[in-house]
Amino acid sequence: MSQLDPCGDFQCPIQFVVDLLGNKWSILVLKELFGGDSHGDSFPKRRTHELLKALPGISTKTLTMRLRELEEQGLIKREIYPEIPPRVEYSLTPKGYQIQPVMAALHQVGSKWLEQEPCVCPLQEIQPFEPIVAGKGNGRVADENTPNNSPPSDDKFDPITETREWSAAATD
Amino acid sequence: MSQLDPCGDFQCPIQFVVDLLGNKWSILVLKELFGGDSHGDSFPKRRTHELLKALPGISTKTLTMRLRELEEQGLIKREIYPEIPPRVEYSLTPKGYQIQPVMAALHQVGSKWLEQEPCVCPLQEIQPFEPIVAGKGNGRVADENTPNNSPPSDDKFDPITETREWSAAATD
DNA sequence: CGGGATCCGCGACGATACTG
DNA sequence: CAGTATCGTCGCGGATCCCG
Repeated sequence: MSQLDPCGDFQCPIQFVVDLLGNKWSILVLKELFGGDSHGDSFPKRRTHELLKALPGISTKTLTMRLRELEEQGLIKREIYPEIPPRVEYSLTPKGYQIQPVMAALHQVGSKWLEQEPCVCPLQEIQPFEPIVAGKGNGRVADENTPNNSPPSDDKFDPITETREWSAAATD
Repeated sequence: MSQLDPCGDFQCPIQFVVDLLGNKWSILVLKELFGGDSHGDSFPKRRTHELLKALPGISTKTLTMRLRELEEQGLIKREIYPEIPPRVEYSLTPKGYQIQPVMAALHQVGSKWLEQEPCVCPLQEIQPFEPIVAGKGNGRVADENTPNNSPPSDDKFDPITETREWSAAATD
C-alpha cells in the first residue's frame, strides 16, 4: 500500500509517472532541460528551435504538445520574451528537477546496456569490446539460459553519480 | 564523451533506454515482473493473463508485442510449459533486473508527485502546490554553483537504496 | 524570423473475434 | 489460456500557414 487517494484513484507511483512522462518524448525533452549539451553549466533555458535540433525526429507539433503538458504539470517553466524575433525559453521547475534520480538511473542503466550492446554493425562483426569502462567486460546479454535468473545481486547499483553527465548526446 | 560505438552510433544512454522502453507499456510490464503485487516474495514469474489484468488497458496484441521485445532485448525470460491448457510464464533476467534503479527512482518521484497532487476530486479539499523548498538544500546535482538560472532547489534526494518496494500496484 | 497551430498520412495501440 | 488477425482510433511526424 502506498497512498490512498481520497478520490479513490489509487495508483502505483510508477504508473503515475509513466502516465505523465511515458510518451515518446517527455523524458527526452526533460533531459535536454537538464542540460542537453551545455552540461558544463547549470540547468539551461532552452529555446524552441534548440530543442528541435537537440531532439532529432521530433516535430514542432509534438514538441509543443509535450512542452505544454510538462508546463501544465508544473515540471517546466515557459518564459516568453516579447521581443521582435520571438523568443521563448523553457527551463526546469523545482518539481521538474525532482526527476533527476530517474534521469540518473536511466543514464546508469543506459550506459551499462550500451556496453553490453553486441553492436550490429555489418562492417565489423565485433567482439566483446570493453573500451571505455574497465571493470565489467560482459560483452553479451542474457541469452536463453542466463546464469542467474534469480533476483538481486546481478550488479551493484551505484548511488547515482548524479550531477548531470547524461548529456553525452550533444546535439550540436 | 561516454561511449564510442564502433558503428559510429553515438548515443545518449538515456536516449538509448527511452528508445528501448519508452513506449507505452514496457516499463509497466517490467514493473509487474519486478513484483507487481507479490512483492513479499522474490521476483515472480507471471502468466499472460495475470499481466493482462495487472495492466488495465493493455490489449493482448500489445502485451505480446512488448513481451516479445523485452525478451528479444534479453530483459525477460519466456518459459513455455507444453501443457494442455497452455501456460507461459515470464520473468526478469539479470539484465532486466538492472533497471531496478530506474524503477526505484520512478517510484520515489511518483510517490512525491502523488502527494503533491492537488487531487482533482471535487469533494475533497484541494491542496495547492506546496513549496517543498524549505531549507533542506543539501546540495545535490548542480551544487557546483548556481548560476543565473536558479537551479531548482529540490527537496531531498534519497539515494535509491531501496530494493523493491514499489510494487504497490496491486493487481486488483 | 522564430514560435506554433492546422491539415494530412502513417504507424501504434485497443477491442474484438478467431486459432491451437 | 496463449497468441494471432482484423479493424477503428489516436498519437505523432511532416509540411504548410499564421502570428507577433
